[in-house]
Amino acid sequence: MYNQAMNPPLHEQLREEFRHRISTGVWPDGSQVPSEAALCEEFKTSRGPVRQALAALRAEQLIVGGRGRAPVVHRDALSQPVETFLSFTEWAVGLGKEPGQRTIEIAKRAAAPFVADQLGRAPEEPVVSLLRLRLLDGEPTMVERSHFVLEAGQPLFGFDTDSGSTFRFLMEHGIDLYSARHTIDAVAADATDAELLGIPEGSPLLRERRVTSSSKGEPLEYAEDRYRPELANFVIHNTLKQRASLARVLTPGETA
Amino acid sequence: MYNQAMNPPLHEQLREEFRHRISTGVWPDGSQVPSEAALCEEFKTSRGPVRQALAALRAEQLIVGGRGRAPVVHRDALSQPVETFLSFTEWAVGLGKEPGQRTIEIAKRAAAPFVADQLGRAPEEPVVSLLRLRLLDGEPTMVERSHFVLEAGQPLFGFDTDSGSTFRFLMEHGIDLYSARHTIDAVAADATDAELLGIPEGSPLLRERRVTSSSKGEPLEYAEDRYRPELANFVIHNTLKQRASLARVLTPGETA
DNA sequence: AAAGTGAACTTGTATAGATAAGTACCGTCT
DNA sequence: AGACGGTACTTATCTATACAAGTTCACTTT
Repeated sequence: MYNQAMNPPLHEQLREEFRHRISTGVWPDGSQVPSEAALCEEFKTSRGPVRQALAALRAEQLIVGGRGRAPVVHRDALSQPVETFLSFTEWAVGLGKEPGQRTIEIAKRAAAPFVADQLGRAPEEPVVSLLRLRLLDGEPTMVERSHFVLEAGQPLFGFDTDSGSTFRFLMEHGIDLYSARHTIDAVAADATDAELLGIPEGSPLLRERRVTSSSKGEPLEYAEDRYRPELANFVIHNTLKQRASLARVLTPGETA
Repeated sequence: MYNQAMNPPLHEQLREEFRHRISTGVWPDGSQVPSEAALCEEFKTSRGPVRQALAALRAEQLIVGGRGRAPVVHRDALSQPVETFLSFTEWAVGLGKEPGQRTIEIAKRAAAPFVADQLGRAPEEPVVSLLRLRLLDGEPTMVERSHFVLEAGQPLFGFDTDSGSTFRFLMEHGIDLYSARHTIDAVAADATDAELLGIPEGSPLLRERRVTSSSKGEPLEYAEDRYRPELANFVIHNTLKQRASLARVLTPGETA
């Protein structure tokens, strides 16, 4: 008796259901989550899927606690900062700067092998690629190379990519941009970077690569942003106690 | 018959073992991970712990792929989760790498104006300055320029700075290192960096500057670490709902 | 040779049951 | 009242088994 003609696996359904209950307040912030036994009873399932679903929420810090004590709903009301990380436009506005962008190219073509790999798709699958120069108060600041999975990037062809936030635009079109994994390092400016940013080739640039995923964990975008380090950088604050809330997706054995 | 007097749970032991095999090349980059059945056989365990360990590595993108096809090792660079920021040594150990350090210089002298400014002290005040080359498995990886206020740095003169974690050493001597503010950007290698790291001058390096403070908020250390970007980078994961501890900021006019 | 079939692998998902370990709480004893 | 101890409940971990679903590859068929 298992998965009779219901597409998403049980643990995904449970995860979405639990997430829904938290966001709608059926499970209020600060309250205790029902025990695993109770959830098994309610959904007529075994502990496996229930725990898998709870582990996913735990990885997102939507619930905290455990071992002996029932986990507690932990809803951090502030949803602001992610946008400022995902969206150049919002970030700029928040700083009182005038954001600008010049689209160099927008294209639909087969994914490069590396990009396909990051997106978890086949290399021949078409992606929507965007190459843009980003400006702050008219000053060239960052080169953005973005690659969207077709389903997510399709709406962009009906959008003036020089007009504003693609992130917001896609969100409003129902694209489920939910989480992102950022990798930060340094790289030498190539010929394109140098020309667009008006700097010598080989200059050090601050590179941020990210894979943006849906709430189900499916990769939707792979992007590589290269910043002039004199104009932008990244800041982190951490303490001994509050070991960064989100640095690691997965603390000891929590995911499934 | 389970876990009699062995502290870390099985799946954590497996996770570390697998991570170690990847970082040491026993499982080379791009190669296929042994099948779950083979791993169960090797470690005389059931699929549960094995899958849990693999899931952890998957969440860190150390392995990719699945369903039908054996997962593949995917290592582009060693990633440093922001939470391990405070100690290079612990980070290295966690990766299964052998940390090393070569102290180039330790000195007590008047603080340079910029350093004094960061520490909130007067420029003529003496500070303990440390210049070290950091290694991973013997490979030059990072150049660390650290400056402690006198009260915090004094114990270092009674410490073999080539022997291990200065962070841990200072903590054990009652120095109240509590929180840190990290700024990340890119910079070109200067002559010293180039010589120590064995790279051409002008190569892009990933720079992390930090001010470490006591629990009372008094700055105790200002440090500047420069990483070879092929060997180390920083990773952040965030979601819509979560508050990000990482922020992108505009570089103040201090640079050039 | 090219296409199709199917067996043998792989991982994904789910169930059921058992032990370990942490927590909460209640009653008892001092 | 406060300390102690035991019990019941909770989550964490592990085992064993089963079936579903994707991949690979050799073999057969065309």
